[in-house]
Amino acid sequence: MALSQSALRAPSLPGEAAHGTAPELDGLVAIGITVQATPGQTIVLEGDPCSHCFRVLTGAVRLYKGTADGRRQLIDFLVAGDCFGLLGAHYTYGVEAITHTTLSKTPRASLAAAVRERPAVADRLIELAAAELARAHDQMLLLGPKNAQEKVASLLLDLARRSGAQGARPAFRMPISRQEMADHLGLTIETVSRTMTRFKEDGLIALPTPHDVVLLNPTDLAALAEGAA
Amino acid sequence: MALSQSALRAPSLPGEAAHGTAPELDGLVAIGITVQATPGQTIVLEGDPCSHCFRVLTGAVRLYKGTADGRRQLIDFLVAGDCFGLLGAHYTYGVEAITHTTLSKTPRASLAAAVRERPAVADRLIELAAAELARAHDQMLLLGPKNAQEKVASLLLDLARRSGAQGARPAFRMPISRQEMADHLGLTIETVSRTMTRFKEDGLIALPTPHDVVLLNPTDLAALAEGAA
DNA sequence: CGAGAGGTTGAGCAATCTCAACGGGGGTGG
DNA sequence: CCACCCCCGTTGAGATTGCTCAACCTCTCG
Repeated sequence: MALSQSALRAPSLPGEAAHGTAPELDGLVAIGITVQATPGQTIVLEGDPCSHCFRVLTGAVRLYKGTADGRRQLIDFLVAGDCFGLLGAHYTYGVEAITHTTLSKTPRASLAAAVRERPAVADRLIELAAAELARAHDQMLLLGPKNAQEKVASLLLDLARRSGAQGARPAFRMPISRQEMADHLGLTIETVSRTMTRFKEDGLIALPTPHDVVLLNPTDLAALAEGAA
Repeated sequence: MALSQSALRAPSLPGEAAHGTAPELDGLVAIGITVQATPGQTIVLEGDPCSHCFRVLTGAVRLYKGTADGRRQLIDFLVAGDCFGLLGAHYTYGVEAITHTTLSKTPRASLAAAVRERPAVADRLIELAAAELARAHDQMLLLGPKNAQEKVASLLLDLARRSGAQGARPAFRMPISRQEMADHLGLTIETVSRTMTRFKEDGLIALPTPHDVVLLNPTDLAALAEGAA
């Protein structure tokens, strides 16, 4: 079957739409080999033939696409349990490790065999691809009509949610650099930094260190993310 | 199976990645009823329960998501042969007719039955969902790091390609208004208009009427779309 | 012929980017 | 152990892009 590339988010992330578990995909990890990647290391290049599919076991990776003049757009972040390279003849985006990362690497031929033998695997692929698509559409809504404050507020709330932080003042460790935030939001690093400072001055967040964030007022931040002046 | 919503592009569009034909989905048209929509008419609302899937038979529709403050982002345009509402418990975006449109409307239960009975249908769904995902990622690249000229140039080239216009100076009829161009690109209508005028002055395009476009220099336009100064 | 919608153009302004300098923390080498 | 260096983040000033508000034009439709 002619699958196109797709990176699939694991069902276990807090705050994501309920997916159920994915036992159908777990077997693939056993088939594959385990590989390591150091921070910043390229795992696959945009446009390379898609010979293997991957599942993130520990750590985090980023998906990105580049423009001709060197700028780039981060498509998504994947954490433990997420997959990429499941579909498509070529990788439609590059993948780099953010932290030290372990991945399971499985030949695409093995995945294709699993799809043929077990219809439940195909069901999971459709389901996860659709969830990925919904994420992509949300990201478009973020990139298109939103201004810098709305973008940064949205990202902080998303990261807090995905980190599992709870309570009236959720605190979490920022997994990505300012540069990565900027690439993800379609902004420059300076604008991200200024916006973070502004939020701090306005009492919306606290920054014990540049990578430790506390949402002091998630309600107002959410209103800001939605475009409330 | 718990499918998520997805709008699927038809395989017959010129310039798209080769998909092969989709006989597996054709049967669904026979099952469903044919409905009409007038320009501007809402076909489904964002968030409504996804009770039916649709296939565009003639005309064109737009997919959009709205923000809390009334702005909106156009996700995609669908033309004859494209499907939406195939996946998901709810529509994750609204759909409106652009032109007078004919659609085939099929209960989701019928689609689910077809998936169970014919694995080839599931293959098609995965394949088309993945193609849709690739389009979404391209759109992110368009919205994030690109400036107004790059955005408009990219859109003109995409529309020309999808309209099937050929030759050294492809000509086509713009299927959407300036407002829709703006919503799609994350710009204002004035900026779109000015950029079109600038392209005309620079000899890159001709505009016999505001809705008839001739690409006088597709090569330079493509270079502009990719970020060449 | 009048009205309205869609498109174009202009002027001023605000947001963001660019270019540049500065500061702090962590790692390395003396 | 300490000094140095480098990377990352922050801050500042000025340039630029795209937005806002407003007027005008053109085509279509009644």
